[in-house]
Amino acid sequence: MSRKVSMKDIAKIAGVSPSTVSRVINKPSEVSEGLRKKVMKIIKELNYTPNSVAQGLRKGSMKVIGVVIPDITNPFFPAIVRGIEDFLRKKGYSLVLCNSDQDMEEEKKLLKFLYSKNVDGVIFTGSGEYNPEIEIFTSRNIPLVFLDRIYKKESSSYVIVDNVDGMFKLMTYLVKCGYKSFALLNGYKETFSAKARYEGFLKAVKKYNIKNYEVVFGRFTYESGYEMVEKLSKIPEVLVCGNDLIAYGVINKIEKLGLSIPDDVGVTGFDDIAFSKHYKPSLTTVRQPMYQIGKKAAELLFKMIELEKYKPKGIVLNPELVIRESTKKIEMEV
Amino acid sequence: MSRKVSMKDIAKIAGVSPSTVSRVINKPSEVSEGLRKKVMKIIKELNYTPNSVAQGLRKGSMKVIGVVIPDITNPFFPAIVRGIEDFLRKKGYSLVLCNSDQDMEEEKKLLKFLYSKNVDGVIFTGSGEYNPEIEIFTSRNIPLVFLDRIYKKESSSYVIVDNVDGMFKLMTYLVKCGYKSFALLNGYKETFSAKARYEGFLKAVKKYNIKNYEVVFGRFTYESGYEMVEKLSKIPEVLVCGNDLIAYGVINKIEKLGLSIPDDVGVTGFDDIAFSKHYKPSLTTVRQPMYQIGKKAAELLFKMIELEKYKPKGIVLNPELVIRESTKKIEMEV
DNA sequence: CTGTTAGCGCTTTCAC
DNA sequence: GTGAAAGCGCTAACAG
Repeated sequence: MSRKVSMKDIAKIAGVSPSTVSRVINKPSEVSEGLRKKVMKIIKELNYTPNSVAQGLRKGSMKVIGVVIPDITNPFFPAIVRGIEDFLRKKGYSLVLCNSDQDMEEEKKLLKFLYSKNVDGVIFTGSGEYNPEIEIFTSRNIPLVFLDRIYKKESSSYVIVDNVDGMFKLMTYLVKCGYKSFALLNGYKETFSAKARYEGFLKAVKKYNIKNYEVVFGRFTYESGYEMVEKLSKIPEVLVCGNDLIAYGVINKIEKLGLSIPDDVGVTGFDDIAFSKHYKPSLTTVRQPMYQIGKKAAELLFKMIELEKYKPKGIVLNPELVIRESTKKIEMEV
Repeated sequence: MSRKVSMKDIAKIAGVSPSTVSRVINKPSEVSEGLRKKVMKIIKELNYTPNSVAQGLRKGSMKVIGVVIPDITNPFFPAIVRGIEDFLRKKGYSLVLCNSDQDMEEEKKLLKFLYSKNVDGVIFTGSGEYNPEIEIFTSRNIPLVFLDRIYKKESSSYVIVDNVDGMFKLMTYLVKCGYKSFALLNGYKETFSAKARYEGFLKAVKKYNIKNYEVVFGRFTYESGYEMVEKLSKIPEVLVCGNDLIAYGVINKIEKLGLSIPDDVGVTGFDDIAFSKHYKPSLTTVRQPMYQIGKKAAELLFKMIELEKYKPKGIVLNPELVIRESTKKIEMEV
């Protein structure tokens, strides 16, 4: 219908100055009860809400944060985003979601876009490589927290999960199960996650003196899992997958080969996305606390924004081993 | 480090007035080439970007749209959100994501929140019931498009999928397969989707004169699917599920009962979420074009925002029958 | 306690 | 083609 009602309108009707209206809203204790009630009444009647853009301009903050992730369609991210939103909305912030598809150019555009939108901070999950555009934020002291990725180059804030340890725990378990030959079917090798999981794998290989193993890199998808099996020189006793999606593809391929899981071969995943407990067989995997990742990142960012001179901080979350049907039961320890 | 550089700064350095800088950015053709180049050079050097909050205040638009969905964690929504974002970002809009958990009170809060944030429009997927708070937008001519839901009460814009027809198509197929006894295992009955799918089911029951059927309502979850099977007076030849999640639960329960799919009983889903083609058995279902839903909604909203006096419009998308392994092959037609 | 004033950074008349 | 000035709606000194 008409123009939105402004503070001036309220002031005029109430017969007070705009600043009084502003005070009623922001510092009610500094206004006499009489005026306060009168003004509040009119505010309610007209269903007035302050124009947050004007507030934003004045205060230098729109209470908006940017979230850059590779792809919300990747089952790893929805819960993270939910964790971020749940925390930040309570604090009055809104969250602008951006999908980068792990593309460096797109990431740069997005970062510029968010910068021009004057966000108060950003939560960033980038591709493997360092994105120099990040400095438009850091150089101007706009808080940024890295999610699920670190760049040594920055002495910055981040929230990650200890992938190396997660993979190592899993391998330790598999060794105890009695598996003797292994294959790691991993995601894209330039990727932070793939590297860490590979490292955890190698650590176990060394520690447990595993002689019989093979490693192949592909992508973090179902299809890639399916294909990677074909690249193996031989099917080992257990197929350790870079993530759950890969594991699903591997399971399908393995069964198509006439092998049965876990009787003939074991398969494991990484992430524990929602479906893994319902898959058939249900998947032995390493759970990443996605919701927590998001929540912690939001919390961290919030502190950086609101607390003057809050020091950057790194948070490392612990993954958890989840044992289900896709691997054989642990052998009796001797 | 320091304060963000402003238009004034550029103007001073270039030795021109702020309005000229503004023109260089917004209406370059109205500025002489000499000045334009000079100003552009400085803009580049200082990596200047206009403060969009100030622009927003001045122009009365922040180029932001709000998206309210029940839960990004529900596999139905990520692709929709992606469709929205891909379209709208290209147009310079950013998208504020809000999860309502289908809770009426939360929805109201969110709507108020978005209103106070001065969004240019909103895409709204609500619970089943009409939310009166919606009128804060409609009454002020702020564009709103309903997604996956309509309320007769509004002569508004919406994008929906013809669920009734989708279910009817599926039933038609199942009848052709030779199935004689049916059960509909549906989601929460107050829900727009559950109602429509129920309607399509009944339509088929009538049309094909199905005598032997049963209907039970639960929730749209795996667990609910699992439980609903137990509520059946007897296991029919085919279990028609309200969505894919329910179907997964049903499949698990059915197999636990020692029945085999599709040999002993058929199971179908609705939605065709990403996993359904990889599930075992892969799921016969009705595909909703999620990405398209989002894209169309974004397109519609965009037109409503930018085209003066664009008329509200309803878009109905067609679902597609997807035949896979969870139902038996069609019988030879006589 | 309340009002007046200035100004956040930008765009847009309106003069020249 | 360019500059001066006003103002979007709000908040924060500063007076009184």
